[in-house]
Amino acid sequence: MSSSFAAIKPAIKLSDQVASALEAEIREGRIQAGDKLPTEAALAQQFEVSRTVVREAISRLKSLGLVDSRQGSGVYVKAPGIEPLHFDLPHAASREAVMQIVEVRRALESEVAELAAQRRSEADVQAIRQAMQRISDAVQAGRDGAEEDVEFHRAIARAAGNPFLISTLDYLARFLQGATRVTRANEARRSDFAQAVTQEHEQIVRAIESGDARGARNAATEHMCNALRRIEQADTTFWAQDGARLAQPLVGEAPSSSRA
Amino acid sequence: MSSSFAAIKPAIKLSDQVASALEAEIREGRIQAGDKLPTEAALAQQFEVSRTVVREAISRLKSLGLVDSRQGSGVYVKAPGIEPLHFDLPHAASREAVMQIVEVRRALESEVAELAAQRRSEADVQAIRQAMQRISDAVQAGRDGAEEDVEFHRAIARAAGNPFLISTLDYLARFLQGATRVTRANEARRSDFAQAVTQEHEQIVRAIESGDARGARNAATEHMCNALRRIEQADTTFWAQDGARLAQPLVGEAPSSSRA
DNA sequence: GTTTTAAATTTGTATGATAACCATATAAAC
DNA sequence: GTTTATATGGTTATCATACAAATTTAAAAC
Repeated sequence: MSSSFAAIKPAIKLSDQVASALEAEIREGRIQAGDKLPTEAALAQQFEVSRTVVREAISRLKSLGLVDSRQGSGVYVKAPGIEPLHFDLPHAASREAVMQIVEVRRALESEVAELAAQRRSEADVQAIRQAMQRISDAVQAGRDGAEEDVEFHRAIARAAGNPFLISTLDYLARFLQGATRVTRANEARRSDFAQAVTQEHEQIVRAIESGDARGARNAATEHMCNALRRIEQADTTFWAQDGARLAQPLVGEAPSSSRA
Repeated sequence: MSSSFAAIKPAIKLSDQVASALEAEIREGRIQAGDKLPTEAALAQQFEVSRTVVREAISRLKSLGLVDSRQGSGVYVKAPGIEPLHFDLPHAASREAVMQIVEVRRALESEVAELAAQRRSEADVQAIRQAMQRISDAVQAGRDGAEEDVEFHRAIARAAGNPFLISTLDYLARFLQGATRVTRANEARRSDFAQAVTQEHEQIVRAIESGDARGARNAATEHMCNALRRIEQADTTFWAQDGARLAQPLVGEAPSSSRA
């Protein structure tokens, strides 16, 4: 491993090139929604490739939801849907990014707590209490209770009665999975930390139970602010410098067997 | 269109079936990450289809990010990445759903305002002021200023210095595009409404300028609560009953030419 | 003008062949 | 013994052709 050469070109596949070209045509609006793009035969001739690669390219566009093919008729470009939200992993795994994502979560958890206090049913409260119990059960059993923690917050989110809050928080949780595991591991070694977390949870739940919307919001906000602080103070060996990756075993890419 | 028959079988294509089968194998964990799945020839024999459809199916899985093929070696399943967040349109366009999405937005805009007040630079403030000016310019010009309104809020989000807040809010904005257009159209007819909105904006900006984090949060929260109220009171003819679709021309699917 | 029928067009599937690439084993060179 | 060259079989990528199935278009029949 003397002078570390850059990996050689993966020899961009023809189907990818064709797919990219067509995708550009669509995204730049040169082929409008509803339009029929040229027949596979015509495309094959234009791009000077076989119909096979044209078909693979179109198959790609279909998966991307850009076009729709109808046998016997042609391939038509669909109206652009709303593209899903995704934080790109390379950036999302740095320490700074995790803190920023927690900021997003803080906003949502605060809202959730407030709404939960306003809308909770008896069953909701029961489920939240149960989830809290499961956390301490897990801790008693010697585990870190990370999954149970997630489930606890999810129970509160359900009580808020807003499915979009739930799914957005679920999405964020994926990125924070590694961080929560670290902080909870810390708490496992410091009983005073664990106790503080339990107390914060208790405060949130009590406010929700009593219908104290403002109190629930404040408790949740403080809980998340403390979480931010706990992440900051977490085992620094876990965090490398800025560009470091987090939770490799969880979100890493496939093992690139051969390529050095 | 007498008794509205159910649409006839779309004649599920073979490649789709094979793709679904393989996708299930992967998602259910029967083929683990890093494993190599059988060769195209073997799969073709197992499924009793041609290699063509197997290749199309695999092409699908590649687009979905589930597998990766290496020429000369085989097709390997990738470690599952974090699946992107997407609100499903059918539900997300009802009146109730829009209100719920505004709740999500309310939480984020409040956070954004608070952070912006803490972190804004001189350039940020200038950009926000400029965006605000553009709104009134648009109104003066007789337009509804919906795009400018979005840009205004985006300028504030930039000042908060959290890219994840920005992208999440951008995502939400797509779903609220229709609603904002309606409310702003209302404001165009009622100058007192428009004035109220302008005043709310002014209040947010002033708090951000003076670094009043709490004031900025409160102003933003109130702005969003008022927005909720304005949507509720918006032209009811625009909203049909629960399952009604919103903003059809903006997010509708492709014109399904033939199918009745 | 409307319906029926036929033909042409286009995507979906099948099949076989070739090229490019990979993994591994074996032999040769040093 | 280590490295390099070569051989071999397996796998994906691409090509070419053919046929089936669905749609569209046009002609024909009434």
